[in-house]
Amino acid sequence: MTIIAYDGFMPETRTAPARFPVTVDVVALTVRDGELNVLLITRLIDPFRGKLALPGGFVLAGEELLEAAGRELAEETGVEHLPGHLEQLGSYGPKGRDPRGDVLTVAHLLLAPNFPVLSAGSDAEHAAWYPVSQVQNGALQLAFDHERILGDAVERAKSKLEYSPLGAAFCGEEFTVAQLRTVYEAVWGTRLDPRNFHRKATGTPGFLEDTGRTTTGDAGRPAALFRLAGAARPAAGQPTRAVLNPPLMRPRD
Amino acid sequence: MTIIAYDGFMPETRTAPARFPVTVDVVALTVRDGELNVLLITRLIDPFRGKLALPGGFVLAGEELLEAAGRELAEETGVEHLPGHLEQLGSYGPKGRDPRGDVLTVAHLLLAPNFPVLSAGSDAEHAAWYPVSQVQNGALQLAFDHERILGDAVERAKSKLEYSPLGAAFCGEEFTVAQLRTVYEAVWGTRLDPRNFHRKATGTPGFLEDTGRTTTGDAGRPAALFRLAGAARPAAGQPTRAVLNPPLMRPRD
DNA sequence: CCAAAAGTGTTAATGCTACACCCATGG
DNA sequence: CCATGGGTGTAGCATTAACACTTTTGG
Repeated sequence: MTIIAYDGFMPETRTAPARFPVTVDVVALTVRDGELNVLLITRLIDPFRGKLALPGGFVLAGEELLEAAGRELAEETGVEHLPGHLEQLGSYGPKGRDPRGDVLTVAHLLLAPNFPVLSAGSDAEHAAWYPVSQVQNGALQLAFDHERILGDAVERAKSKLEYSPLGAAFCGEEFTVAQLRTVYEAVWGTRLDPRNFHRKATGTPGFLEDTGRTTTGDAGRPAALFRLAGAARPAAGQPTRAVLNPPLMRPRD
Repeated sequence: MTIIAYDGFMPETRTAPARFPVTVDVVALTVRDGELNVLLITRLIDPFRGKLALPGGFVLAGEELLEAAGRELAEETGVEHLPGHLEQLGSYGPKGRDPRGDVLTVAHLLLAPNFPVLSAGSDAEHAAWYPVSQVQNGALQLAFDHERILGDAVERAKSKLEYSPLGAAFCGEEFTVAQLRTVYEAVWGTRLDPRNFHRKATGTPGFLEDTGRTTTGDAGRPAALFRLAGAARPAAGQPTRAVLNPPLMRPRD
């Protein structure tokens, strides 16, 4: 592709600056039944028709990246207000990712509670949750370079839990310490001692806030319900405050 | 800007996918005289003519992001083989960053030893090291949104030192523990106990490798020279292995 | 009462901080 | 010999890991 018209950027470079199509992809992670899951769509068009892929699409003129990511996710899952914590993951490309040509993609990471995706028989691309382990062991294959992006996203999620309060982003508004612990266990793929985890989570200043209410109806003693403390709640899409110090250590591999 | 020609991407969206000029910017950090410095160029053209800015430029067709960042840095500093560790920082835009129109930039982070920049009176953009503190206290102002990018880069560098061996990227091939310590002190802006730092650095398995050689000519007892151990050395531009566990803790602010 | 899950107490091991102290060199 | 910085030893404190034990519910 050659650019002929003067576009205002020329004087800075000898060669004409290339323009690239830019997409945003979203790695939406959640925990279902104690396992880390990722939201995938089934592609209806080529390339990779019929394959699974991360939800995403082109950035429109006048949009910010995070906006575009939120819009695409909303369009493809049917939720209007998106739950959880959205942040930028990183950019990939532009070379050799898409058989149609160079495309730059900016991947994003959503850590969310287990929300239902609108998937009933519309002709839109079918979105659903899939266990991350199924991708990692090769049982599911993804389009484009999405397996690499998913890998990076999972790595990021793992380390985020250590020193940020974002584990709570996987839970709803109110949650028990045990629910929070299953999140850590699912993301890290380890078992944690419930007693020590409880002490660490409730003992970290500025992390959890007791609602005063408790669960009921489950087996065993009712659990206290907590919410994320105000200081730890991230502003929409904004830089996360690291409040866990010392970090919640994950057991060595 | 409107795209008229069919470009192969259309069927996926109702609206034509916008194409954006994409730049790469590089936040090159080093430690000089115990202080964190950043490499800045003086802009020779509008917009922001005469202002300081991060080195960077347009991604060319067929280039990868990291390649482009390396090329731009090499062009603007005159080094042919670039020292240190280069990684992607994050993407900014495309809206409202450049008065000429929407531009997406992918910022990169270079952690490097104090290398000399080619700055003698060419008509190219003048590149030089500046103390980061001068930008943070407002004495120096940067073009575009480069102050924000620099801020994010410094934040990233700070946390990288905690759990990765990348502090050594600021040193040359061989270095003493004291040199490494001044890096940590400069980046974190704190003082560290030399004795405890020595124990932690040399005691962390897979971090430092004794060369058997020592310094000479300085005041005091000669110091042992180390290099980064093989397992800790990052492959060019590739994911860094976190080997510091437990992390080198930085003192609480 | 029993099972199950929540939550607390206690102890030993580990790691960090602070600092006393010794080592090896240049002047 | 002294100043200077490199490097080791060690005691006290904080944090963690492991696990015994108590609490509170449902059946």
